[in-house]
Amino acid sequence: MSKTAATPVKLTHIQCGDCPIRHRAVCARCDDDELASLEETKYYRSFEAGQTIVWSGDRMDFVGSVVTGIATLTQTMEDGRRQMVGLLLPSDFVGRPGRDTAAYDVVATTDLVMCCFRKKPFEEMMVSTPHVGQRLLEMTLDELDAAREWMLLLGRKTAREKIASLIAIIARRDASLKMADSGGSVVVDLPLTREAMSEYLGLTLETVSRQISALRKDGIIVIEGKRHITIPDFERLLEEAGDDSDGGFLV
Amino acid sequence: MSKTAATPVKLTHIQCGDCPIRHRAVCARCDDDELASLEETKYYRSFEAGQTIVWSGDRMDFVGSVVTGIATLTQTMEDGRRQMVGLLLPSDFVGRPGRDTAAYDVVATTDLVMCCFRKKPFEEMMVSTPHVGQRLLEMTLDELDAAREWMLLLGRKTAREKIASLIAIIARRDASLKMADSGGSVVVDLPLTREAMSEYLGLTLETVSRQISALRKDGIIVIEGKRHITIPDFERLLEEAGDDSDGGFLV
DNA sequence: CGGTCACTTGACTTACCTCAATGTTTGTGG
DNA sequence: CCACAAACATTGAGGTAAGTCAAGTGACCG
Repeated sequence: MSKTAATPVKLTHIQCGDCPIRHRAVCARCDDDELASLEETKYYRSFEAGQTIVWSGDRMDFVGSVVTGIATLTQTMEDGRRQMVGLLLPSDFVGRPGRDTAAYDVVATTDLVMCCFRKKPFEEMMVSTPHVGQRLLEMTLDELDAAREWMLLLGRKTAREKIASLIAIIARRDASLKMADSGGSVVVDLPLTREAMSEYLGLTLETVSRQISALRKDGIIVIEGKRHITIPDFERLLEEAGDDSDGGFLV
Repeated sequence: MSKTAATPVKLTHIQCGDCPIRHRAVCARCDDDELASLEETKYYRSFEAGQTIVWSGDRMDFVGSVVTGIATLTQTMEDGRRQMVGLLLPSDFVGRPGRDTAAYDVVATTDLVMCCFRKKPFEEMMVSTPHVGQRLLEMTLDELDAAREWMLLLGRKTAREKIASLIAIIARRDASLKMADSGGSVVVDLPLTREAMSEYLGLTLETVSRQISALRKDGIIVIEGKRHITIPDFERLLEEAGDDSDGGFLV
C-alpha cells in the first residue's frame, strides 16, 4: 500500500527509518544503533484477507508487528462458540516471547503485512537492547488496559451500547493513526464483517445487524454501503456507548 | 492499622528472604544484591476487609505486591453498573509504572497486606535492575492471558458455566499457592461474596445464587455454610465450566 | 431482641438468541 | 454481458436464559 505499484505492495525492503509504524511499535524507543541491528534480522511477511496466520496451539517460532492491515485474536470453545480477544491494528505486536505455541487463532481480516523476527534472536535482543523490553512492557500494559475496558463492555453493556462502543473504539483508533480532525463529523470504515463484530462483542450477528439498523434509524450513525459509516455527532455516539463522555479524543 | 494491635500479623519487618511471595512476585528474579536494595525502600501497608485501597481516578503514588489476602480491581459506569476486571491474589502486582492516577477501584475483600514502593524510586529501579522490569513484563503477559480467558467467559459462557469456571479458577489458583494434592476431592473457600462474584461474572447476584444452588443439587459441588465448597470430582467441574478438560492441574 | 448483612427462592419480564426467509453485492464462467 | 453462486447482510416470529422485583431465612452483633 505504501510505495509505487498496483496491488503489489513490495514491502520487502523498507528501511526502519521510513517505516510507518516506526514511532509506535515495539521498536519505538530504539536509537539508530539498535535500529541497525533490528534491520539485519527483521523480515516481512504478507497475508491475504481471510488467511489464518497461526492456529491456536500451533508452534509459533516468530514474533512481529503489524505494519499495515488488521488482524484478530480469537478463542474457540470445543462446541464452536468463538470470542475475539484482541484486535490488532498497525504497530500492534503479535506473539509472546518465552512461549512457543500460539494461545489464540490469529487471522488477517484484511490484507496484512507484518514485520517479523524469529523468536530466539528476538528474545536475545530483549536482553541486549533494553529499549525493546521496556517498550514491550509499556505496550503490554496498554493492551491489558484495553482488555479490561473490553471486559466491562462484555460483562455489563447492552447490545446497543456494545455496538456504539465498537464504532467509537475503531473511530478513535484510526483517528490516532491518521491524526484526523476531531471537530464536526467523523468517518469510519469498519474493517470487520458483522460476524467478526459479533465475535468481538459477545453477540450474535443478527443482533449486531439489528442494533446497527437501530442506531441508523435514530440518526446516531449514517451508513453508506455496508461498512462505511459517518458519525454526525461523536459525543452523541459516546453517550450511546455508555462511556464517560468527558475524555479527550484520544484515549 | 498496620503495626501492633489485636489480630497482629506483625509483618512490618519481614526479610525478603523469608517473604512468602519471594519466588512469584515482581522481585522473583532478583539476586541478593538487588534484594538488598529493595529491602531498603520497601514498606508494608495493611488494609481491612472491605476497605478501598484507591479509588479510580485518584492519584496513586505507590505500587506494590499483595503479600497476603485478596483484592479486586473494579470498573464502574456512570449509572452504577460494575464489572470486576482483576482479582489480585498474593504475589500479584498493583499499580502501573508510568501512570499517576488509578484506572480502577482497588478494594481489599479480605484483610490484606501489601509490600509497597513509592512510584518514583520503583521506576528508577526498573531501569537500574533489569530483573524487575523483566519479571514485570512476564507477569503482565500472564495477566493479559488471564484477562483474555476472562473475556471468553464474559462473552460466551452461560451462567452455569461462569460459576463453574470461577470455582475452578479459584481452586486452581490457591492450589498453586498451597501446592495441594490433585487426586480426589478438592476443597475451596470462596473469598468473595455473592455480589462480588456477580461483579466478576457479569451476572446479577440472584443468578449467581441460583446457579450455585443448581450445581449443588446436581452434585457437582458440596457446600458447607456459605462459602466452603468441596468439589468431589474436579474433572466434572471442568466439564461444567466448558473448558477443554485436558490440561494439567495448573494452568 | 431488633437490626443489619449475606444469601436464597419465587413469580414475572425482557433482552437477546434461534431459526428461517429474503435482500444485496461481488465475482465467475458460459 | 448475463446468469448464477457465494458471501454478506437484513428482517421477522417465536423461544429462553438471565434480569427485575419482592419476600423470606438464618447468622451475627450491639
